[in-house]
Amino acid sequence: MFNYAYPHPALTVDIVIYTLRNAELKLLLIKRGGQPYKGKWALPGGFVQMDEGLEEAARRELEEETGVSGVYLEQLYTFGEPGRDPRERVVTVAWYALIPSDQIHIRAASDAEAVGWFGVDELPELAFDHSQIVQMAHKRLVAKLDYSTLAFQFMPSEFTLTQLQQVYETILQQEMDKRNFRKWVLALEAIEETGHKQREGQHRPAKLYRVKNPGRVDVIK
Amino acid sequence: MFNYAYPHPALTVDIVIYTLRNAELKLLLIKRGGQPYKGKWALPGGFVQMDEGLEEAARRELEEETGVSGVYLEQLYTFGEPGRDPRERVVTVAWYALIPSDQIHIRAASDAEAVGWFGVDELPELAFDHSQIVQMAHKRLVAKLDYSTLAFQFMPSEFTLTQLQQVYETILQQEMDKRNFRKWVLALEAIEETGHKQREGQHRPAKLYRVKNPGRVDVIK
DNA sequence: GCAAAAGTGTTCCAGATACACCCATGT
DNA sequence: ACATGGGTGTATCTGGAACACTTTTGC
Repeated sequence: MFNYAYPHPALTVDIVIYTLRNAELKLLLIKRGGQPYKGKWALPGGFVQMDEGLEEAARRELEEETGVSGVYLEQLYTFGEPGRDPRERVVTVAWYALIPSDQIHIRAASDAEAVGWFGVDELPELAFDHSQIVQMAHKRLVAKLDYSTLAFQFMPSEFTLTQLQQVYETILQQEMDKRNFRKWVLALEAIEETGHKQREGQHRPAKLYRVKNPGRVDVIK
Repeated sequence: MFNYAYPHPALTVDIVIYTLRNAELKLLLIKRGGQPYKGKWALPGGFVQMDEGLEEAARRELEEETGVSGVYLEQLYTFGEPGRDPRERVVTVAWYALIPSDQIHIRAASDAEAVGWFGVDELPELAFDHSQIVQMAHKRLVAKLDYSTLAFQFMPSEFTLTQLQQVYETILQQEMDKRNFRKWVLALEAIEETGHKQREGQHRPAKLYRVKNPGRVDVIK
């Protein structure tokens, strides 16, 4: 038992984990095994331990659910309306993470619940206020694509310009002109040729590029 | 006494309260009366009550310290490193607020501690990790001035274009061209003439403007 | 009539947009 | 040789930046 002179809320982290697959933006959900919202899908998350920082807690949960570490993770917003959890007062610090398309080898759920990737336009009904969290994450993601190099966080270590363009087109839901896109993205000077080429299909091989500073997200314009 | 099966952190809100005075960006600090950091300056804030939302808690603290309500308030970031408060684990949801220059009539401190406005370039040493919070708030403020109509939140109900320009110049710390500024700000179509004029000093009176949607902050460009 | 801030237009430059054909490869 | 996606250049438009003089008022 832990005693306090004043009441304390419980504190959790929840994570919107994005990846791109089959030219679709997807996020990871977990089927709840217990009450409340039993059987509903929810964002991965959990309680913050007393000896770990908030980002640390988010990275721990991220790794528990996906096995990945070292990916892009950003604090989104903190939700704490009384009543958002029917059991007790729970405040959650929400984060979002971007996983490169070549790092998806999710361990089939640590907690033995069902885990699944859902296209952002085909989400099931979510537990708690999680659809509000997802909505805010999506808004942030779209906004940041426009004024930062965030999109590069989705790329594998080597990629073609066409693949990069598809990332933008998928998330922003609009087609772009190939020549203008290439001029723009190369002018950023944030990627460079690797010297390798990708040979596939009966057509000209594509030059492969890499991100110059893989960890880094810069503001542009 | 309140008992929990698992340990819970304490939860607070802290607020960076900005205003403009004498063409200087200032924020409100409170001198701590008790330990820890006794005698140091700190951001206004306090514990979140169990029956109030996070924004509600922030607005309550804001009103307790300044007497103002209905001003712009935005969640900034949540800080929760273990050890940021030496007494117990405290997680704080940080906010920032903008107070129009005509609404500053701070009640001389509710909690009987000293309260004061400090220019952002003349801040004293701060308690806890509050200088980190202030730094982040300032970065957000400057960034948002560029891509939103946030600056209008500092304006009184009627103002001249010169006054508005001074707000931008003060916060961004750079001079602007009068003609370009006016063209730009009028093209936003977010302010309109009131029909009144401000007469003062031995020169031509200035047209007065008002914000069309006083509560609203829009993304621009 | 003079001091002081208000108000106003044009030119120039850079970055974004629109747009169509040739290239390298596999079958 | 043909099908497939890779790769490239130019003209135009638009929004931002630079820049100086006239107007209205109080004293």
